[in-house]
Amino acid sequence: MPRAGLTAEDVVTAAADIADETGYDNLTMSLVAERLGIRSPSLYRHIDGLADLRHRIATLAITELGEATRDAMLGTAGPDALAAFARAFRSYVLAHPGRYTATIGAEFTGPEDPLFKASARLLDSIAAVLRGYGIAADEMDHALRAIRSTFHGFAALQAANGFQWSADLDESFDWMIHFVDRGLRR
Amino acid sequence: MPRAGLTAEDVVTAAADIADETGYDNLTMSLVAERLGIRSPSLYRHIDGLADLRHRIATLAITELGEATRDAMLGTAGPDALAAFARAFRSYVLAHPGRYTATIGAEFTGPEDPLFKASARLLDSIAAVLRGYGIAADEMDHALRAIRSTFHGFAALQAANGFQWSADLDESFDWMIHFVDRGLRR
DNA sequence: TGTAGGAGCTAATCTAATTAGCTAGCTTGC
DNA sequence: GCAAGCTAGCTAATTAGATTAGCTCCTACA
Repeated sequence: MPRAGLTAEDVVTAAADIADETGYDNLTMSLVAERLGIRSPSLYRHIDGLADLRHRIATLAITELGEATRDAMLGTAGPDALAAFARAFRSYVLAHPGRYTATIGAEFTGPEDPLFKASARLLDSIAAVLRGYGIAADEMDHALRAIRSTFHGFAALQAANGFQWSADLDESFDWMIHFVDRGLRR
Repeated sequence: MPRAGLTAEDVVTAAADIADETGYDNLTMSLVAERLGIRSPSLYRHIDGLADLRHRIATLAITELGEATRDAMLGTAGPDALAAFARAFRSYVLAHPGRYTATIGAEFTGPEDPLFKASARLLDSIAAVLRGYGIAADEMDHALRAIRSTFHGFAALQAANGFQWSADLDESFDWMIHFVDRGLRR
């Protein structure tokens, strides 16, 4: 029979799509194999098991998220850059809940880990926002963590269906952008 | 042989302790059973499977977290209440990373779900903080979500070892408390 | 056109959750 | 004090899923 001719990238993309469509927790090797038209043991020719696959999905997600926010922030500065970053971030998470969920528990294996580089690049975007607010260098790490926590928290709660109440989520998100804006001013 | 005489509560507590000690992802029915001195199928007399067990751990965690923050906030108001809430929240997560992790993906099954009630009680604590800042009623839901997102994000990232950089985490957390304080003022 | 490498396969193993059905320890009513 | 019923806990078996071993044969390249 003819070979499928797959690459590791194909496998990761298929897995990420499945995670987006059916939920990160429902991701199995069998489902990925089925979608690619092969048997699950064959996946091991391309990736190093489920843990590796999840790690790669996280890397893909952070990379894409970094690109999306970077694109959205082009030509903006100050509060506009903050809003652009925030909206792009949220759009990505809404469009790719499975990919984003993969990032929640992901840990770096070391400084050579592609996930590390992708994360650093995403943090660069946030740092650019912060410079627009004149955050001092010695506060930069703290501010980075605060911003990251805030948006990550919103995204994680939304991805987990954690918000149950009446008020509109889009409005809440806009409110939060202003909240962050006030928090960053002196 | 004599019976162990277990209750559902015993099972959940044992499981929560295991999650705290060895990591939420390493929680298995066998480990829980072993710690309780019974065989894993016997657990099903008390709980309804692993998914139910996880849900109950989340409920336990949110309940305990609600009590801890409530206690810490007693006799405080305004920015002091915010700081008291935040520090109690973080202490709990540091002491019980496994329990807290259980809450990250937990969803309510309905308004009768004990997790729902526990969450409502925790949100009450946050609402009390917000009233101290004079947040208008029509903004209350948005502000609640923003605060919750911020602290949840920090806790989730820390529980997942998501912060890798140099700066001290305690300092970052204090910085974030002030950041939130500024964000809540007008 | 021959061959080396590796993609994909089947078969088998292992771990973990879960279900079925049995046994016997407590509790309650007499 | 004792019999009956409830049910906690047990063993055995099933299922799903990840992973490993080892084979085959397609494909790229000399």
